[in-house]
Amino acid sequence: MKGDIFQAIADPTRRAILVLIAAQSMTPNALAEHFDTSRQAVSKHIKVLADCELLTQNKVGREIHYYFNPVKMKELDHWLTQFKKHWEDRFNQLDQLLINLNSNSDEN
Amino acid sequence: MKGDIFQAIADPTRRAILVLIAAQSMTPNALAEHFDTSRQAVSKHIKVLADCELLTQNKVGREIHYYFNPVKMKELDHWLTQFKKHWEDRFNQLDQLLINLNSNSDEN
DNA sequence: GAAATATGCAACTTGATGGTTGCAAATATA
DNA sequence: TATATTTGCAACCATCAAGTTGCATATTTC
Repeated sequence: MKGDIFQAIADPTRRAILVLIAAQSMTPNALAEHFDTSRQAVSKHIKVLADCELLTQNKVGREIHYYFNPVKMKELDHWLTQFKKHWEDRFNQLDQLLINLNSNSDEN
Repeated sequence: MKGDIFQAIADPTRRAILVLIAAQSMTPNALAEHFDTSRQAVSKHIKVLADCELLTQNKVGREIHYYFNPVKMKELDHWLTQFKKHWEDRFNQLDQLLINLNSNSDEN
């Protein structure tokens, strides 16, 4: 499961990190100041995000700037498309119709 | 974290369940036949998905038909929108420009 | 009514995960 | 060169999650 984006975004702290870094690239230290946990804990979250390429790093001197990499997030969006038809209104109504038909036939 | 959709879709088996049920509503037994694990394991996955309302149930006699509920998945899509500008080409190029500017200023 | 079927719940085990602490490596600064 | 800063890695611990097994409940069928 290592490098799995679904696993990566399952943690609320990691989602917060993504939101922060998507707004502006940051170093681990700067990032850790936004959270109650230790720097190392944040660092481990960064590692998970970097492992699945949601973050990319750019070393500048002794600092490492992490920035958001949209490619993998786009993959998640692509995964979602298979469900999109279910929440577009016209298809949603068709679904409901089919569910009702199923329920009725089950009762026979 | 109970009832969290990000947690729910983190598991690959649960994602497979969602795909199957989005295509056609099913009972737990029918669903379990698609997997190597036990019926109870699948049942627990169903419970997780139902707890966060990704699945809705419809009891028919002694069977329970689970069907896909798009509302929560739509919420996930909504969460994704905050990142979408990053992978639309024009904004992506702007991001790259800003990243480069940052790198240059860091070197001073 | 007894047996079979469909399902959920509880207990237990094992492995993964998130957190902490300590330390080492690389770079900047005095 | 000695010291401070930034960061990553490894070890350890506590909790959570996924799986199995066993059992109870509700419904259908014989």
